[in-house]
Amino acid sequence: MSERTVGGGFVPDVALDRTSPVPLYFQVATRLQQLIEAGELPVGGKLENEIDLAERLGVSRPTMRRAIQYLVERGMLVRRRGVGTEIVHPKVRRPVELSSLYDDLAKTGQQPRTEIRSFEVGPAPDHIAEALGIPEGAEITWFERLRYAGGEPLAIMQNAVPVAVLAIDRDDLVSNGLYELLRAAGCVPRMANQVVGARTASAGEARVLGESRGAPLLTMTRTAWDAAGRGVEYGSHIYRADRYSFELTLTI
Amino acid sequence: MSERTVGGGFVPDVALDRTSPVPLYFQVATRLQQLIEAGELPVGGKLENEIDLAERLGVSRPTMRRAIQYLVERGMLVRRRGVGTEIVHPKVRRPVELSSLYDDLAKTGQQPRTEIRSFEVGPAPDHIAEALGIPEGAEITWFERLRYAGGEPLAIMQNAVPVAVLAIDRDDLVSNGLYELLRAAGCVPRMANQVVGARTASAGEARVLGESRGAPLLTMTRTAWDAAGRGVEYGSHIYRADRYSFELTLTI
DNA sequence: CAGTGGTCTAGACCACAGG
DNA sequence: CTGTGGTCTAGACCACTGG
Repeated sequence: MSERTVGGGFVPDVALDRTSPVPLYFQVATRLQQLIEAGELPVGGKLENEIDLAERLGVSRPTMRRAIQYLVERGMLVRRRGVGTEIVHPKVRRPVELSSLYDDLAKTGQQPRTEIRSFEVGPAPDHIAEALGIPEGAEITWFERLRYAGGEPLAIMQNAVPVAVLAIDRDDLVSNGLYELLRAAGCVPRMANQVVGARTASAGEARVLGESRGAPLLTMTRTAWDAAGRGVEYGSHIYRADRYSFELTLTI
Repeated sequence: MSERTVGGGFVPDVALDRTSPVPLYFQVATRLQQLIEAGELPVGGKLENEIDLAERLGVSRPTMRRAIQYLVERGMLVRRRGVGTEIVHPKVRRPVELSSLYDDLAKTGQQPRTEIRSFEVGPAPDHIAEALGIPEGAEITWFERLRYAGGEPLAIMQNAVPVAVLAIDRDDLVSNGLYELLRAAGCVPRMANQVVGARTASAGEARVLGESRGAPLLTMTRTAWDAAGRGVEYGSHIYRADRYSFELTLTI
């Protein structure tokens, strides 16, 4: 039944570079993804079976399977035993990522500006030490920032970072997001627990944020760990609800 | 260097059942997970290298790798090339899941109660059809529910479910969560996009929720798709912020 | 340098769906 | 029954880390 390659998704020959440091399975997956996004592989159609595909692309079946599996995990393909591999609507494919407000704003073209309202190094309060899983009284850097976007105040952000993880420089915080600093120090957050809630602004908060008392605020408390399970950041943030919301895409 | 099995994590012999329909890699992964959670494999210690482990457990290296990889994805192991496999603090291991308010409440022992405030079947409004990726005017079931917990109103929930996905029975909604109904119909949400924000209650909302006007509300808009990329649910919810917050654990 | 994980191959058998 | 994806094996070579 070779006519399945006519009606279904026919994968054109893919140029693979075996001298490249990029793994073969990833080259294949990337190419398939491009073909799907470009519409050359019809959404709703079926992919060729993995055996034929592997042979035609000149890779082994396990390598082909790995490439396909990669796209399954990203929600672009659905596999059913005995049936085949279906190409699925590439809806929202943005992976779940830890939101960095600074990065988000920079990406959308809004000029972020940061004002440091306090900055100190000292022993961690109990609830923060517990959240981060560090000894009570371990040294942390604690700071409060006011974040502007488009000239308007947007958020008040309080954060703690263990000194053992990264000794933060106050000036760096002005021109960089916290996550950017962590990444630059080779410390990549890999897991996080976030609690998102809402409340109304106190008089003091309202004044700082340029709102009126009783204005709605989004609150977010987050603890983040790196790949080794080390607590790297604790944050307690409040956002003007009229100017900010959290968007997240979940894949189960 | 066989003393590494002494100081590090020594994996005792694992009984594998090759006649079981449960895949070998999964049997191995499950056993390793039990050993870590029971403390028999020391957190912070290193696992044996995968070659020795595979040999001693009597499985091939690819199978052993797959078992290890499974636990890496769950955040229990960390691998570094040239270094080894580290056993990591099993912090929060709850996978990211779509929050079902009904399930959440039932789990925490708060008695959920549901009041249907409206229920109708008709053509989908444009913005909902677009969100779900269904044709404009396709039939949906649209309903608004008031959710109580502990006798107090907690949330107003508006939802839409395409009739093509599931013909919802009004009475079922009273005693079951929406996600429970979807699951029971063999329609499992696999991906979702959520936007979480905040605002203050209008007079009407406040009255329904037993709050005063201007009280802070958490808002959540969600679109969910099943494994095949079919839009299965659209929801627009508001929660009393003094009684509810979203908690989520992210793994990158 | 030796030891580790990362990738890749070429086969094999099985479980399941559908005609 | 045929075709599909799911699992498993036994090897090979490479890239990286650390002493």
